[in-house]
Amino acid sequence: MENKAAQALELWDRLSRAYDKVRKAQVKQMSEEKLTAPQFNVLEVLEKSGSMPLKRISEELLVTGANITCVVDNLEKEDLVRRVHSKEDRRIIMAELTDKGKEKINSIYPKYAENMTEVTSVLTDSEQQELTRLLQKLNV
Amino acid sequence: MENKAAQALELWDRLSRAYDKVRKAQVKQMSEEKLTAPQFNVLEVLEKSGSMPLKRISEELLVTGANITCVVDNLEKEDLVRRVHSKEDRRIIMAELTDKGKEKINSIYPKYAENMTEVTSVLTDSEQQELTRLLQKLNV
DNA sequence: TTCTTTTATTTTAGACTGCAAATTTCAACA
DNA sequence: TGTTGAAATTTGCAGTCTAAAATAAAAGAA
Repeated sequence: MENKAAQALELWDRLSRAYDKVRKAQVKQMSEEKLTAPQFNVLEVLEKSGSMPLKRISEELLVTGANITCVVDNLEKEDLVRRVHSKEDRRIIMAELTDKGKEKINSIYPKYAENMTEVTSVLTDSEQQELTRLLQKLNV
Repeated sequence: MENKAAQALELWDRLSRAYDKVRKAQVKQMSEEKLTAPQFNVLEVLEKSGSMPLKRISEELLVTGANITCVVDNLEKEDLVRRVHSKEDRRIIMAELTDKGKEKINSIYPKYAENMTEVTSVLTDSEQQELTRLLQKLNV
């Protein structure tokens, strides 16, 4: 028991620190682009999957709807995203990228992918695959 | 290139989601105890390593000093932690657990360890070891 | 000693986060 | 039809987080 718990806590500590390291690499690049990480995440998901209801964004990003309201407010101030009322269901508000928003995410993305690739490059290909597999299993 | 980047982004996505899952398990327990996760983290490090300067807490937890000022403020309001000026260097402020703080962290910890053990129990022992190793390598 | 630089902490402003309550709209049903 | 209940969003509040500026003390140099 003692042993299992110690191992679990050790794992959680490593997981936190690894997450923190990658997160900070992301935050660093984004701050150079005058974006926050959550703002980037919203732009990313809109670019990848197209316009979608705020509700669905919050589900994709595992945060609350209230949170997305706030992040989209700030993206709207910067004219990177637009709110559009759904015509089928007037309760639903869609977020869609503006032209400026599309330009922004597309100009940032290559370097972002490069940065992430660099961070993970301390692991071999097969180690990355194994790590991905284990993290996925942990998440089920 | 394309391939490596896709793998890195996949890894980052899995890492985020796994981190999020464990984090939420932690937050859930702590909210039942009327604590936030950062508050618990401060109590934990003080219990494990004894009284220490705010500066060192911020280093252990990988956050800024300003942040620790705020979290310790809230812990002090709850009488779980006390600020004590260092006599050698008057710039330094030590945080130490109050009796109430010691009692709190010690009463919470067993169940916390149990929860973390349960979360990681979807992985076998050797998988946990391998995952810990890979995360540590990623963090170097 | 006196001046400068460094270090520890605090303060402030702004963004993110969750929760709970309020609002608006839709859907179902008597 | 009218009511009731559910869903999507917003609002308000508290806590967290950072960066930058301010304060205070220590350390080192002239």
